[in-house]
Order: sequence, then C-alpha cells, then structure tokens
Amino acid sequence: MAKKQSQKDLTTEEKIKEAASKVFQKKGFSGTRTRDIAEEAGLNLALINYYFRSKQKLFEIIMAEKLSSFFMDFIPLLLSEDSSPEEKVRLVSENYINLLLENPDLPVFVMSAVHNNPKHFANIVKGAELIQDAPLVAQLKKINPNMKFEHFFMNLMALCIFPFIIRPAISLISKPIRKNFETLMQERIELIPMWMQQMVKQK
Amino acid sequence: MAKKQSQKDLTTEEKIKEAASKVFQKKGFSGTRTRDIAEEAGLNLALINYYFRSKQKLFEIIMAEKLSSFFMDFIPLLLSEDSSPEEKVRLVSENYINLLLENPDLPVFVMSAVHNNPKHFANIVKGAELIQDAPLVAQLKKINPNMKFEHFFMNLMALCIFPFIIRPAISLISKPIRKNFETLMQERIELIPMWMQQMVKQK
DNA sequence: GTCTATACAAAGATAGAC
DNA sequence: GTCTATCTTTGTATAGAC
Repeated sequence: MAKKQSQKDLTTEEKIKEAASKVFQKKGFSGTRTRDIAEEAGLNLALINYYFRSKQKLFEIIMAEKLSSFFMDFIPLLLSEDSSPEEKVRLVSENYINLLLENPDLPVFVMSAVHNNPKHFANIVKGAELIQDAPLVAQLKKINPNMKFEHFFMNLMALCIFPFIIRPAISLISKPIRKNFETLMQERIELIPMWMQQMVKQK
Repeated sequence: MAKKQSQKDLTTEEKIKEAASKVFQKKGFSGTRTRDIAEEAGLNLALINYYFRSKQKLFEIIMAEKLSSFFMDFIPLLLSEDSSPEEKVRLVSENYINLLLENPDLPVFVMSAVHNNPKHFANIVKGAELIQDAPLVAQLKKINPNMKFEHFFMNLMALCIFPFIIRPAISLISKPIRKNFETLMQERIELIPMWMQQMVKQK
C-alpha cells in the first residue's frame, strides 16, 4: 500500500527519478547524459526510455515535482488565520532561506526549466488563486488599504530567492565584502521581515 | 575602419553571432542545434566551427557580452557625484526595467548561463569593486550609518530583475489579478524607489 | 582567407529478443 | 520488465574548391 519504501527497495521508476534528480542538479540538463543517469541508478540505459518517454520528459516530471513543493510549501504559512502579517513574513523568510541554503542550486535549476516550458507552472496558478483570498491579504489591507498585494508577494519572493540566483557572483565578490554567502543570508532572515513591514506601511 | 556596418553588410562572424544570439534566446542552449544557427544566419554549418571553436565557445562569447552590458550599464549611474541617492535609484529602476521589458528573456538566459559557468562573472567583479567606493555608498552611510550596502544593491537588483525571472508564472496568474506584466512593471518603476528609500532609513 | 560538402563520433531513442 | 543491438540526430572535424 505504502509507496514509500526503504532505501534500496525502490521501484525501478523511482530509482531512475532519484538518480536523474541527482545528476541533473549537478550537471544541468544538457550536461547530463542519459547514460550517466542509467549508471547512477545501476540500471540499463533503455529503461529510462521505457519508463519515461525521453530525457526531456523525465526532466519535466522531476521539475514539476520540485517546483510544486517549492511554491506550495509556503502557502499554508500564508493561509494561517491566527498569526500576524509580521509573523507570517518572518516564517516564510526563515523557512525559505533555510530550505534554499540546503539546496542553493534549486532556484536557477527550477527557473530555467520553467522558462523553457512554462506549463510547469500550471499547478502554481491554483496556489496563486488560494492566496488571493488568504487572511493575510485582508490583514494587509487593514494596515494599508492601498497595499498592492501582487507587489507584496513578488517582493517577498524576490528578496528571499534572488540572492541564490546571483550566488555565483556574490561568491566572487565576497572577498571584497568579506562575508560569505551563508552569513549574508542569515542576516536577511532578520532583515526581510523589517523591510517588508516598511513596504506595507508606505503610501 | 568602423566595425559597425549597415544591416545586411555584416561580417560572417557577426552574422553568426547575431543568429546565434537570436536562436539561443529562443530555444536555450541545449534546444539549439548548430544547424539552426547556420540556417538562421544563411550560412554553411561548418562556418560556425571555423569562426568559433564549438557551440559552447560561441555561447560563452555571446553570454560574456550580454552579461557585461547587463551589469556594467548601470555602474556609471551609481558612480555619478551630483545626484541624490533617490535620483540614482530611480534612474537605475527606470533604465533597467525598460531595458528588460524589451528583452524579457534576458535575465533567465543570462542567469542559467552563468550558473553553468560562473567564470562569466569575472568582468563583473571589477564592477562590484568600483561600486564599493561609489559616492552612493558614502551618501547612504550619511543617511544611515548602519546601512548594509551589500543588501542595498542586492535588493535593488532583486526588485527590478526578479519579476522577469518569474514572468511565466505572472502571465498565468495575471488573469486573476487582472493586470498584464507590463503594467505591473510600470508601477514598479515608481514603487521601487519608494521602497528602497524606506529600507535605507530603517534601523 | 572563406566557404562547401562530407565524414565521423557521441548520445538519445527504439525494436525486438528474452 | 529488462536487456542487447541498432538507428537517428547532432556536435565536431577535415578535405578540398574558390
């Protein structure tokens, strides 16, 4: 009944996805050979084509899953009734930045995949519609009736995620600024809620 | 003497770069076949290999150029002595957003290229070092001695660029929010300077 | 020095045996 | 469901015409 199985006792299909996810994230789409995935999974090359129609399809399936959890995870946080806007923003920043610190390549990986195939965003639209009626929107409107919540959400995401996208640059520059990337992001966990609060109050 | 030539009177090398830039932006690196580029340029396939060593090299050269102008263009704006921080931020937002509205795929294109090959950022480091000593930093410190300028620059970039990265999602969602992407970005040209000003004042 | 035609090799996809 | 052998596409290299 349970699809979850212990370590080595995975379906062939799951083994492929596991291996593919690993190799894709390390080498990108074009850098990955289906032969690499087969080897990583300890399986025959042809099985990849048997279970998934093509390298592209396999990639898209993995993307859709990653993307889904990537955006969906924070929707419950925003939907909560009994926390203040400040608390919600703080929760989102903290959870996201910590999640991304553990998977720093995820944003670029996901974003470029989506760019090549926007339909991956299909699931996300539902999430966006949920947010429209979230208590948070009402709470924000109460603080500032002019608040434009589409900018609010976009800015919150931007401030959390964008640094990971330009991380290669930050690492290069981090010598002059004498701070490593992780430290910078830890600071932002504290700073983002404050910035967001200012934004809401304004105008 | 002038390397710039009119329309159809381009060097073979320039024709290839022109065509490649177009096709790469449309189809991404792996989606582009060297044969597509040759066809787009109206040239023989082998010329790509003759002028540039490989598809990869050609891609990197185009990337380096795009990236360079992408980040370098706004450094002079920040270096100016005789404008206020507010004016500088306003100029950067306006110029960038308008530039990107004309090349909306550029950010994802550049970002994923850089992600695959961080050395493309080499030129940018120089720019970052220039910024360290920019009058703007002094101006900001005067307003708020605690201002962390690395966050300031990162936030300014994030607020301008990030929306373009998630543009496919915004387009899907734009039905519920009844605004198209361009309108949203025009609003941001006005809003970003205000948000940034709040950030500087705070703490 | 430029360009055309063609050959070659790597890698994704598939047919068919088991 | 899995594997072997094969086909096809595509990046790369070369030989030779102009």
